[in-house]
Amino acid sequence: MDFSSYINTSLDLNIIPYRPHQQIPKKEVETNFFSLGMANFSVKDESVDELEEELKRVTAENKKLVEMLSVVCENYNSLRSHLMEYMSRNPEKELSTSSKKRKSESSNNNNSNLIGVNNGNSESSSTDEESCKKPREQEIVKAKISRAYVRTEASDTGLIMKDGYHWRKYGQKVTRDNPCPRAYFKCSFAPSCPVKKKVQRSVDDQSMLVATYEGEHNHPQPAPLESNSGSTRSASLSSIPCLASPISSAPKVVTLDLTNSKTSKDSKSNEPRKDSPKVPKNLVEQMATSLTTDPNFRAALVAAISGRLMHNN
DNA sequence: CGGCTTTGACCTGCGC
DNA sequence: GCGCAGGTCAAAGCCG
Repeated sequence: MDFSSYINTSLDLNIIPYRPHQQIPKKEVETNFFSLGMANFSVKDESVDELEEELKRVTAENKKLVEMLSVVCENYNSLRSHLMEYMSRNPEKELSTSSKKRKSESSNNNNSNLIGVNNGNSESSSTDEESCKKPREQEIVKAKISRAYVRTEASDTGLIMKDGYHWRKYGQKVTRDNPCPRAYFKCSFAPSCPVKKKVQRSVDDQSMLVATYEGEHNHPQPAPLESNSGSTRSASLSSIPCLASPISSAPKVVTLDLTNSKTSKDSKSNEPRKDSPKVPKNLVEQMATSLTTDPNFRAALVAAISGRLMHNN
């Protein structure tokens, strides 16, 4: 709906603890600087002044960005409250619009950016999509559909995303509402496994892969190492989804961004994130609680970290 | 050679 | 009933 309200919950699995540069004592910076084998290098006062000026400029810029972010968050909250109010007043309209399968699907794509982490149960993709089907079937499938979002590198044009299972691609189609083709996968780990997966790039963010899972796996998840071979052989380790497991009866969707792992080692690359925590505190706490209490998230996090370690070795 | 991907054809459901 | 769009099938080609 409104993409400005999309909150990126991408995680940077940086081992180095985060520390805002504003809080770093100048002495410590200098100490670290000279400890890098540059003790014999005399820094001119001019360069120090330049650096201080640059620091001030960046700090001011960060301050502006933080203010903008807070404004965006306020707008998001007000829009959301308006939407809730509207939906509570006009429940009939909501039902009538979602009764059409194709329309609801396209609206799902648009709404997909909003899911966030705060409340997985509010994710309405499954309810909208299934509302056109028979009631009995609807109840069954409701709990079986979930979505996962994976940010990939811009250069990565493939539609393969790893989630620990083996998938066999059986079709690809260009849909009307999205110029990017949609790929259809079946779980190939077990012949009798009925799970299907649709993967398509987001209309708004081409680097974002949207996977829709249908059904439940009737077999345990293969070991992470196994998933590197077989049908996912062309997949890169840069795209490891943190998904709402299809097994989960209450779909929760989380985006885990591991694409910038190369730069995450570089402390400079982390600087832009330092000002992000201006998001309302309760929202942050809500996100953190939701993430830490979600077993699917923890499992995916473990898989992602182990996969990263394997990749580095 | 087996398994996977690709891709055009076909099937199915929905709206008009 | 017809047209459109999404979903699936299956033959051909590719790759390890």
